[in-house]
Amino acid sequence: MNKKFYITCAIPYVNAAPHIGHALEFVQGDVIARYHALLGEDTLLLSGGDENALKNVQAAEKAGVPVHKFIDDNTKKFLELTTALGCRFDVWQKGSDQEHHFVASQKLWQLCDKAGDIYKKSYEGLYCVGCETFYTADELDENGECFEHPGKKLEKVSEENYFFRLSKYQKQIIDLISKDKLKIIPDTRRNEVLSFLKQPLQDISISRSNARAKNWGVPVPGDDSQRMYVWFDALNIYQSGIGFGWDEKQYEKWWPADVHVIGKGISRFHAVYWPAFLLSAGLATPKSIFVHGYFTVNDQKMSKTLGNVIDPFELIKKYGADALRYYFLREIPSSADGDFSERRFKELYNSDLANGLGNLIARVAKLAENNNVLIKNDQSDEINSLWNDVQPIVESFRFNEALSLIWGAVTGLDRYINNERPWQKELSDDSKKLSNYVVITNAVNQIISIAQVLKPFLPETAKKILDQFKGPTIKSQPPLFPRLT
RNA sequence: GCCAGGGUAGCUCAGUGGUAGAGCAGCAUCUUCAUAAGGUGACGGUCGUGGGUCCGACCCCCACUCCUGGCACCA
Repeated sequence: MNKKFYITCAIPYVNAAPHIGHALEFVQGDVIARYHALLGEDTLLLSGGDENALKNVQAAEKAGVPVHKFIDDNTKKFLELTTALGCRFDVWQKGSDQEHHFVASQKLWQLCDKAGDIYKKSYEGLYCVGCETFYTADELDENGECFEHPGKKLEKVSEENYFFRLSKYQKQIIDLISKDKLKIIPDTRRNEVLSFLKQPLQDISISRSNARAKNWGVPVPGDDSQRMYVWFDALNIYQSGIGFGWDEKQYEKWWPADVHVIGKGISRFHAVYWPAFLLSAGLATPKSIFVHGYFTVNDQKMSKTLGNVIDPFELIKKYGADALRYYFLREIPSSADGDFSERRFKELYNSDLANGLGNLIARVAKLAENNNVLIKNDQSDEINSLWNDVQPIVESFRFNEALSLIWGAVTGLDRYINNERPWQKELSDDSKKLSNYVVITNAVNQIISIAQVLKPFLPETAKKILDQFKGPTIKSQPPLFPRLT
């Protein structure tokens, strides 16, 4: 049986349309998945919708649309984005899916309950009626009022909720992370989590009253008056999507996750809460968590109020999916924050895609055509030396370095062609003709190697190149990446 | 406020106790197979500020300053 590799991307809120931050994460997950698939592993890439948050209900009410419809409409946009980006998700698990996700989450709850880790306690907090949300003191303005509803006093409300004994698992989690059994990448995030774990953990509330949850979300088993707190069920999408609670055989095959790909804002939920729930339930913990950064736009934070939220669909329409993928993977350090600017995007597009890769393909194709080069390469996914060099870099998620290495090969091939000058036309000289032929054949083979390695990063482009150089004859074709002006 | 990481050529970044590196942009030059593309070369930095250790620091220590992130029941 093949080795398996299970990757997840974080489950986004579906209370608004996706932005480029989502796109970045989808692409990173997709690269990892495609890479492992190329290694011949059984690969599964999953994401889904965090649909049980109260915010979704509120957003739907604001839009005047039934919650289910609201969520389904937004989900559609997320799915369209994955397709437009050329990302191959195997599963998109909806949080509102009762048949699978509710069943799975109730099972997780029951396992934690059986372990004695769930108990009832009354919770007291400041409740804003306008927002229908609890706030902590530091989330309020100087008058102790919420920013959305100034002038409105918050109510002290107390409510019985279920709590989870997070404190019980502190030592085990520290052990998992410090021994890299749960590997957190990069180190800065790992250190952050470990330093957070130096303080005593408090138990967390994992349910809400029906009234407060507006009867939305996963019902707590055995208590009709409560719904699960979103993070308890949301993280469990990683399990419910692969059969937990409804197809044990499938679940056995895929769990535990090999990598959770997430944004830096939610590392604690994944590195602390999630392993705690799993330990309590007696289930395996994920093997690693890869944490990426956030986007700034022209060096400013992305925000709706600034109006600088970038729509990934527009960029794809304008420049193509692979161009956007290239920007994400090459320009954004894979585990740190990155900036997006259209100026920089065009710069990179022209220098690397149009002048670099695209032009190289065009010149070699034309040389091969002019010299009637015949290719008898079978183009199997053979291992080449470039692939060997790229492999360890991809496995540590340093996509920008991997691409930089591949572009070194592009430049190297340009240099080789310049030095050998295989366009010289002294065709009367047979030995010259032969040497041209050899040089061009070498170049074609090198291009095929480059295209093979590009498969996980720029799948559409890799395919186009491999098709063009499939042989036996090679024809010149329109540019892969027309130069931008 | 506390903790962590960072401030190196116009831009994105790499770097080591011993006279500063790459890519991109700009400039010059060679070449024409190619998307006015490709090759080569030069130009370009008092390596955040001020001290200290050392024969010698961008790399070690101290102070300051600016940026980013984390500091839980917020998703």
